[in-house]
Amino acid sequence: MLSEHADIVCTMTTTSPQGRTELLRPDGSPVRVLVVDDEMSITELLSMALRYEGWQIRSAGDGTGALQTARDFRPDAVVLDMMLPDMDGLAVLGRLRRELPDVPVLFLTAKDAVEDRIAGLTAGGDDYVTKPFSLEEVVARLRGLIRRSGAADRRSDSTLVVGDLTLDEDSHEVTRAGENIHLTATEFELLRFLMRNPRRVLSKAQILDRVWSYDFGGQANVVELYISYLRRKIDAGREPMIHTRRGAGYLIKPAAS
Amino acid sequence: MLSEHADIVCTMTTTSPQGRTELLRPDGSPVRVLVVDDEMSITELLSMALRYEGWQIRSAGDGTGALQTARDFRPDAVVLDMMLPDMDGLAVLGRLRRELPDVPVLFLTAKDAVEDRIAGLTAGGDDYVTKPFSLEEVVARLRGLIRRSGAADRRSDSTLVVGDLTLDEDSHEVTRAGENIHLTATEFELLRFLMRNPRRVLSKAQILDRVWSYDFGGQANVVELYISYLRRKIDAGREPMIHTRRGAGYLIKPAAS
DNA sequence: TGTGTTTCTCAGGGAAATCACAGGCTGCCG
DNA sequence: CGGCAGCCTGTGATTTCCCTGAGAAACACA
Repeated sequence: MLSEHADIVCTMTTTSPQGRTELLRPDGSPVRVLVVDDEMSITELLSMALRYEGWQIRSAGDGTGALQTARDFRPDAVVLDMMLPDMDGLAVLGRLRRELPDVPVLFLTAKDAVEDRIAGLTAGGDDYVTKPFSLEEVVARLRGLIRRSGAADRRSDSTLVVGDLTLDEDSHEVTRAGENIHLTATEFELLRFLMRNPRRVLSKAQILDRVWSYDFGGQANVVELYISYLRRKIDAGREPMIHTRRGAGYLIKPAAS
Repeated sequence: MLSEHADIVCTMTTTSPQGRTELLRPDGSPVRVLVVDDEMSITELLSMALRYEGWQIRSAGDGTGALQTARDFRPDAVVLDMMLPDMDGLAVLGRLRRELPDVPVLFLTAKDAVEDRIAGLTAGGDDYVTKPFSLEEVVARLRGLIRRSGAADRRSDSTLVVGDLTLDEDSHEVTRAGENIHLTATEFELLRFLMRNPRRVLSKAQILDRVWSYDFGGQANVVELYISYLRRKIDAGREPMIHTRRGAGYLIKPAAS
């Protein structure tokens, strides 16, 4: 966890046009994120997704570029691939820390990378995800990092609420009508995506693009399958909250209406 | 979603000459849309329909043309066929993103190429429709994209209202006098078309051209059929809002008048 | 390495939506 | 008032889409 003296304090504010909540800095300006990866397709993908969160994005393809950009862009968070062409991720990190000591970093690592090296790094409050990742995962982790780095602000909490259904992004706890519900990782991410977009129809393609990792090449009906799992756990014997809009997609809304 | 600093901010304003509401940029100039498809018949069709929305349209038949046009036309949104003669749709997208990072893209894909990696396309808030599409679908999706990319403006919401009848384009929810009404996909599109043109007679041919996909080869009386479905759900036992103008077409208007 | 969990494929069943057809109804005209 | 064109709607065939059980494969953890 970073110091409370960080000059970046983020506040939660409601109402993007989509009705989603979004993170903003205290002065109302958008959060700034620097994305560093040598594969153009990855930086493109991340930039698009993070811009959609309402954040301001710059990207770099190597270590030196990253340091340069960081200097004048002054990001609130950095997404950093550990495998860069010119220098090791660790070296970049070290130099980055000298420039911006309090900025949280989200590492991207290959699945089979040495876990212990990362473990040491994340002790400082940073975090990491393994490639191939899902966008929901990256966004969620980043939100967490940014939120925690702006510790002072109490208004931003980590719980999503839709009707009598709650989901805590920190503890991964899900309850319906006070009752605890155990979800698997994928189920959790799917539900989070739905709950971050309540009352809004999400197509299977959208869900696949956000919740499944970017290299997923399987059948689109995994979405149907996981919706079915979720219903079993969340709607079982209750007023259903997850609805199908045939030919359009799915949406979640409070049982009441 | 894009930042509030995006230089494209769209505002909702009433009164086109047709009496419809339409999207405009903050300075009052029309929205600009670039259409990219190699089949001339498609670009013609789309250009005509989108111009009718009051938008300014340019079209291109291949990737290089698209990039060139994008550079000086500076569109607010792009309609992009995935199958282009000179380069892959994805390649065009990448280069487009470098030029215009915040412009939303609506992809056109073949229906049978469903599974072929639409991955990541909708991730950044972009959207897609499959060929053959209906014009209402394309227009609705485009409006959605443009609305969402114009972050700050609260006036533009996603709900159509005619009398005590409401239709929400995000949640696909339809109510009459507060009562929820379930519509099928086609019924929904038909009603949306009617409600976007209240108090105005729409011929069966117009309806067929807008609501059904452009390759529809069936009997023209599907329109009658679906009007009948709609009446059953919307006007049932109430003051009717959907009216027949014998020999001319149909129109919707508030029950009061 | 073995065991339990999670993720995903596949395929069958079933429900809903779409549409053609045809007979009945309505309003308009002569 | 009769006839006709245009419109309405019941019936049912077909198609499309969605759900879910069963089991294989991948993974996590001891």
